[in-house]
Amino acid sequence: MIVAVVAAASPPISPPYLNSNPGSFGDRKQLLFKLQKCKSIQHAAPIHAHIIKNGNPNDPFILFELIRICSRCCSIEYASKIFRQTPDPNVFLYTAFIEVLVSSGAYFDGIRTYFQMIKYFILPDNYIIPLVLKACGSALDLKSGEQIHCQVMKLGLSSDRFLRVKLMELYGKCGEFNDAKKVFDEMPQRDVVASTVMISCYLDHGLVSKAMDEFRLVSTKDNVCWTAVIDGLVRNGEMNYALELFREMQMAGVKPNEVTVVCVLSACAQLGALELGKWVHSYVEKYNIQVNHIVGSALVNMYSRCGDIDEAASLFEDLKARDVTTYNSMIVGYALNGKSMEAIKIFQRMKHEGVKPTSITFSGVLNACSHGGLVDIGFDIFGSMETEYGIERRIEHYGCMVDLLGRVGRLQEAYDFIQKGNIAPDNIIWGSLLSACRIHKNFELGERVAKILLEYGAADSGTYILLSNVYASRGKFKEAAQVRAKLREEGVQKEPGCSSIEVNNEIHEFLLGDIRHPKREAIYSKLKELNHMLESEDYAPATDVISQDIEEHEKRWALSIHSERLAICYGLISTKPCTTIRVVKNLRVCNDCHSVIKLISKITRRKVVVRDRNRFHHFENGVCSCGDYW
DNA sequence: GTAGGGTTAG
Repeated sequence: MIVAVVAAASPPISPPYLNSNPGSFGDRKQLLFKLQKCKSIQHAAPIHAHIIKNGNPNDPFILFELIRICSRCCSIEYASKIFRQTPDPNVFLYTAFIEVLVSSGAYFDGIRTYFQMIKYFILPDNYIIPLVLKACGSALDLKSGEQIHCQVMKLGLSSDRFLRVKLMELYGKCGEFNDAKKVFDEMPQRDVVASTVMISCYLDHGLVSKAMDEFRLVSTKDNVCWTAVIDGLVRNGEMNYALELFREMQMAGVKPNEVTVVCVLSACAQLGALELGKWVHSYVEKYNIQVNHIVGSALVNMYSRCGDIDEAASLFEDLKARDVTTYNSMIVGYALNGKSMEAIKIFQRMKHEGVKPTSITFSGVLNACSHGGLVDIGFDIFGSMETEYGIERRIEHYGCMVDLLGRVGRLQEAYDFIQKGNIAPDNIIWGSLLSACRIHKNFELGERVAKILLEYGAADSGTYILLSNVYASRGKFKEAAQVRAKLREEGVQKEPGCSSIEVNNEIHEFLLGDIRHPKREAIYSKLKELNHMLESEDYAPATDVISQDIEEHEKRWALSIHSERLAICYGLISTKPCTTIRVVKNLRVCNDCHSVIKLISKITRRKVVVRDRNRFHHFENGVCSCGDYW
């Protein structure tokens, strides 16, 4: 299909050179030159036909150029055909052919082809070896890689810089840092490329401080080196550190490229740092950084994960380059922000425009159905996944369906859906049903589900808390206490709640009852003022979730110092009236905070946007976009 | 006469 489209779109080929005399040297040179310029095999086919008819079809130089064209347009088939028909391929042809295989991800075929060449006694050189080492690294084929390393020594090629970089990459990818470091240390002069590979090796395996030590030793850091470190820090969850380095990079006068921008946007998205994200966006425009589909997707993702879904949507519309990931970013963004119908519309548009959805598309769109309580649409889409799109339904998709049924209170159906046995349920699926049971106050089923979760032995801290809350809600305080005791006994760590807010391009983090902030006095006096105002509102604190044996007013206080409330108070005292307050929390918002934030939005006339572990809550004038189900 | 390095989004 694609081939046909490309062929149709290609300009008609009317090459005057085809009429020239193929016998003379000049014509052959001209043909080679033309082949070097070809971007696709469609352009080259008539030239190839001409050569077969009039010239020497086994000319190794011509064949070499033909296979290189296949590399440019990822045409394994055409390359294989040429390669198979070549009587005695030389090392150049092997290199070009393996390049086609490796660039298409056929690593093992590339490695096999290389060893076949060795079998035919063709001597490898310092071009083909790095290529095959790259394949070994990508395929995590350490054994073949080591074998090739031995050949490198025997052939006396180990001083080649390119080759060393690929050896390091191989060892790094396979987790053999010592070997990677050994190759690195044996280099007479360290250059920035080798250092970047070494740093990436460490970062790929979470060795942040080793990577940073190495990074600080690099004397001339270029933008790729900076970017590799920033990206690695983001992948290791060190967002603030990554942003700090991004600032440092600019101070050092190194200009970020589009890859840098994508990594920094990812950090902003994860932190919910909208102001900084906007600044990066303006930077992209100011310095003419190309907004390709990757940068476009990263921008859409950043805006939607920072809760500015309108900006994400308008940017999405303006993008010149869109691919499946861009669509996925938009769908997931809408789902996160509770805009279910919009997510479905994008999904339909995707279908209409012939963009093939992926597994992530369906996670997004089914999630949207779940947040919107759109049961019928959700089941239609779920049903179409395999039949219409040929995409395997995975556990996360089943999870969305359980969520969907649970949300609308069809708990027994959700239970039966799990029990049908189409997929082995995990603790996330049971946990979501348990949560639904709690919200719809179906304690009988809730207890049954909770017991399944405990039998599993895979219950995390959240499950224990949920189970304890189910018991507490049924008045079974003894059981609730037992579950909490078991939680402590088994040493299941409860991840501490942490909320952050961005003010003046800085991220401020708060833990439960945090008193570390320099403005703590003003924050707590705002908190007390709000608590006082809440008393005159119709608000009853959900103190029943507090399991400690303390006085009622102490329980109220324990609830009011939840991290998100501290972050909101800081937002209230440090931003202008009417500014939207945006908070990111690592856990789910508790019931009580949810009720309180609704009231805060009403009392203070501020929009409050909270991103919790699962989704966004847009609070405005006493109402939340989630419709009180999350 | 043929060729080559490190960093990108959900």
